[in-house]
Amino acid sequence: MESLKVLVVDDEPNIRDLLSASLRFAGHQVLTSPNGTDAIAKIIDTQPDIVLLDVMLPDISGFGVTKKIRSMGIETPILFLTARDETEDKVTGLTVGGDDYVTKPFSLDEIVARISAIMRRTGKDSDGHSVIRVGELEMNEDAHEVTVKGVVVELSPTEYQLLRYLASNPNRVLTKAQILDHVWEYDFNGEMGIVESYVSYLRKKLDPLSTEPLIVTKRGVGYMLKGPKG
Amino acid sequence: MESLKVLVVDDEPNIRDLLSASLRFAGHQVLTSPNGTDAIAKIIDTQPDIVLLDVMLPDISGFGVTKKIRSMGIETPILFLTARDETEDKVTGLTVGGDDYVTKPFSLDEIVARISAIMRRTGKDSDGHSVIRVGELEMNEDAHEVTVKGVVVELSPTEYQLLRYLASNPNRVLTKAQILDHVWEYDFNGEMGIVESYVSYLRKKLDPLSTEPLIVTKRGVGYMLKGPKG
DNA sequence: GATGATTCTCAGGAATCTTCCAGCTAACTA
DNA sequence: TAGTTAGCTGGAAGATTCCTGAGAATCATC
Repeated sequence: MESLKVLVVDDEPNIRDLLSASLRFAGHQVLTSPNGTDAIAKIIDTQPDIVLLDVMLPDISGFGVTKKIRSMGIETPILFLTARDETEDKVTGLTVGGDDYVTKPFSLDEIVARISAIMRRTGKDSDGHSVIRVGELEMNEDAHEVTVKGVVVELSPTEYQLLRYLASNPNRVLTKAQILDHVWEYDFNGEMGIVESYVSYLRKKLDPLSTEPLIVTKRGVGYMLKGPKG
Repeated sequence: MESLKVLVVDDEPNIRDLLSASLRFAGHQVLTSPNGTDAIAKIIDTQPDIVLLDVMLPDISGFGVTKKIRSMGIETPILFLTARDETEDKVTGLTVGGDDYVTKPFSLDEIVARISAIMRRTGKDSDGHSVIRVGELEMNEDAHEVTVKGVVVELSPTEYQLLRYLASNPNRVLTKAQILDHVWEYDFNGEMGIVESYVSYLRKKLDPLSTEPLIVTKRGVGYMLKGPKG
């Protein structure tokens, strides 16, 4: 995906920093805003490609911001950030058009994936490929379907996210800390042993189908998904 | 369906936004108007392919708008938006030619389907495919008839709409939130459990006739209608 | 008004997923 | 080689998600 101009709207500085750092690293240009009023001004002023918009803001709610800018004819797609408990009743109307939402606490990989999905659907992404391919491995993002040599592999949600993160960075060692930070929710306070567990799960499901081990361990460093020629 | 020029006429900004976002996302060009006078001007001026026209408007009623433009020889098809309690006799009398009407609150999928139907009837749609086919499943939009392997299946209205939404997006996971937003009326504020119930109903009716399960559950993500070859 | 279809909610139970732990194996080092 | 450390994996508790039957409420039809 090419570089996007992203506006992050959230009143918690921690969340803003977290998202900013992550999105900048993903190659995007990031603007931030702490409240609804400022967000509306920035949207009009800078015309971002996508807005990450917290629903609970100190002044105007995320819905209010949406109404305001939509009434001005601005069609920028929005990715709503909502708490899990306000999801149930207020979710109606959120996924209209190209919009989408994620619940807090989210994982960074989830955010990046959703942005890609929205850009793909709204057709603003030039290289809109919804399939990640690394050697014999194939991940269809639309169908959430994983195949090795054409054989379908059933994965749990966390297994899927872990594999997606690895497959997005083939032939590159990722530390357990990095993996934890990207794949698990930002308020997860467990140990890194869980990464080992999930790598084990993935291997058990993937390796029987592939000609050579896909995930290699770099002892003392981390894990790496092996791609072709590399 | 190819891109259409749609004029949305409603005094409630929320409804206009909802329809705008949804129709734009469906690939149409959308114009909006908050009242009858402005609507007449825009119809004459821009010559839309279809008009979504609220019956209750602050100045001139939807009927008034219709009479006015028809008297000027403009034959643009109209999809009326009416409240449920407004007498249906009044409406049916006016849905001459290619016109039609839906009652508020409507579901977005309903609107898109009606537009397709009108365009098909008025012959302005070139690739007017009124049959959705996904593997063994066939949905005839004109006859509202569903068959699996040629065997007719009786579905309730909601079951039909859910299946149509799924069948319109084969091999693509749809979240319960997306399904709620598209299939259920926009003011529905129930839980997502109802989607589970209706998926269950559909499976009970469809699966006995098909060779393999049509609707697959992607745990933690949503549902997907499985089509031929990934 | 009665009957039946349809919509929606709810709750129990089944299936799956997440997480942690502990014992084990493999790899490195002194 | 023996000791130490990092990584692997089976098991199990607990949580989550999904399925489905039952029933209340509503709507349509006769």
